[in-house]
Amino acid sequence: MRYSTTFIPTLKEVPSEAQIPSHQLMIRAGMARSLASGVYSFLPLGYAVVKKVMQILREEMDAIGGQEFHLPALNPIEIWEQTGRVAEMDDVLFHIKNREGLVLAPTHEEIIAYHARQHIKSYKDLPQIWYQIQTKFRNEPRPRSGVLRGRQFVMKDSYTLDATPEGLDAGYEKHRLAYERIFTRCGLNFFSVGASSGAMGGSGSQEFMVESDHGEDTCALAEDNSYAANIEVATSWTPPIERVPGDDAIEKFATPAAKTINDLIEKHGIPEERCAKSVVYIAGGEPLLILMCGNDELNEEKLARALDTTQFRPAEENELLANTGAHGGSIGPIGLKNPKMRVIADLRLKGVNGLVSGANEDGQHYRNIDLERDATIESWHDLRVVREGERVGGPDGPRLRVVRAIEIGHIFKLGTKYSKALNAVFLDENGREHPIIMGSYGIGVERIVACFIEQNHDELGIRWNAALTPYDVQIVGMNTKKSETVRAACEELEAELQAAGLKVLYDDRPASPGVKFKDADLLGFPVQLVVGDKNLDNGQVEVKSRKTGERELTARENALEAVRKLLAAS
RNA sequence: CGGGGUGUAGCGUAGUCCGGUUAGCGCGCCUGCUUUGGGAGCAGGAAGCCGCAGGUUCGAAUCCUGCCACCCCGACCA
Repeated sequence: MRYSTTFIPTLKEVPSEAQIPSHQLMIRAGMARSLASGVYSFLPLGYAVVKKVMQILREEMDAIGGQEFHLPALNPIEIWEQTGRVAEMDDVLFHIKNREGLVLAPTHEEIIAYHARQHIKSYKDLPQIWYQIQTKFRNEPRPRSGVLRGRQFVMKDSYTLDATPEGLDAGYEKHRLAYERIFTRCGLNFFSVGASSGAMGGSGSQEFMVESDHGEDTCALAEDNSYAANIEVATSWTPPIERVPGDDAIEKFATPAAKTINDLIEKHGIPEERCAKSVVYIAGGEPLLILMCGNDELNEEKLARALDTTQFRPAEENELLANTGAHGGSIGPIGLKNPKMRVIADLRLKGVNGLVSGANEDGQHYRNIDLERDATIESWHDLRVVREGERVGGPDGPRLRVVRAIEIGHIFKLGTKYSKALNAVFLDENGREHPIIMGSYGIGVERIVACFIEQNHDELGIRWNAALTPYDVQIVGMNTKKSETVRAACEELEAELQAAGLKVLYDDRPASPGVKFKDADLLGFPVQLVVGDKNLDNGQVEVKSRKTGERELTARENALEAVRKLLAAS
């Protein structure tokens, strides 16, 4: 391909709307343009990369027995109503306005279950692995970071249909391994974490993550990589809190200026682990007191699992006062104004005495609290958010790092939520009817592209690897306007490299060398082949690795070999 | 949805507080000449409903009202 005939609109300056490197570079390198908030047009160069990712996805999905579908984005709303997801997804689901009864599909569990119901009748029809690479629509409240969170995006989604839980486990494992191969082939530095299934439902799930300050998720990683989990489910080892000797009765004392745990520590000399922090929520319409140790932060995802509902929220100031008798800062488990108030506590506090907590009277706290003796704790749960530096497994375990991350893939053991709702059933060997057991697996295609750029760029531009690069090599012709020698050599090399199966972009523009070099570095194909009169006089051309920045002269007849070598090393 | 910010030529921006030339600059674009190993030089040129609508005023990019769009933080996120 000749550069002079392509549409690769590069930009020298950073567009003001782009804040993160991948977004800036996708715009600057002429890969994509924004059309509306969260909606991007992919230009030829960007789409070439997307197609390479899709090819890898297809190869690996086919390799585990996946069968490719192409399901519609326009869906009848009835099907979505049957699974309850019209209400569940609420505003995220796009509704068609001028044709009643249609929505834009944000994912395809429903449609898969619908077709399974039509034709999967027997255990003999199972298992199945169905997948597609297709555009999804989600009315995200806040699109951000370029293509990382869009309202329209391409997803590889696949679904396993099984007769038994063991079958689901096998299909899930196949996907887990396929995903590792996919991300490895793409050249991503990634890790996988145990995750919360969230509103998708189901029993098990894992996320594939790329560490990035621009990620929307937070993960806890052991320093030796022996443990990795989404912060929503992450646990850590904390030193046990010893019981203090004696059996002193609780005692009220004045704490006029203590509003926070830090106030108790600093103004009253109480050790952090002897403070029981009270957090009040309204769960299912009823007030709930949650006790946390010291400054531990309540993890709402863990709370949701403990309560088996997401229907809760922090109490407001007037609700605090009405139920406890005090304002925030003086609340505790003893002497609550509302005697029916439920109290749960974090596991760290189990069996601990000598605690200080609010007396439900402004400016007053109790000391010498023994939760087992003095309070009624309905249940104990792990409810805390783990912190950077805590250990995993025990006092000698590896320390945790807490990092931001971008989710590039997610695998779920769905179970029968959708098959039950849509009556997708099969008959077993004994003629008995069962709902099909489903798994659901997703990869964000544009996110792979953006994450790759996040991990592979420098101040000059992108640094593609051989797997994802839109072109293998860029021929940079020096003074192609005047020098017929250079032009002829470039054209010969272009033909030679193309004949060898390489994808070549020949920069034949009559521009100055600086412009061509800068564009070549910005586009970032793995190899640059620089052709100029000076070196041609010696029968030589220059090859440059975008990855290392190293250049070397090579005999013109060895150019193909030199390019291949650098490409392989990219 | 809450908070913050920004809308001026394809891109980046000055001017806006304090109303008053023909709305300025850099990049890019077009023409010509020169130049060609790291974003060249000279000369000439095209391109702006100053986000939209209304209002105030002799006069509005600038002041007022409403709306829209985009970005950031938060909420949300299969």
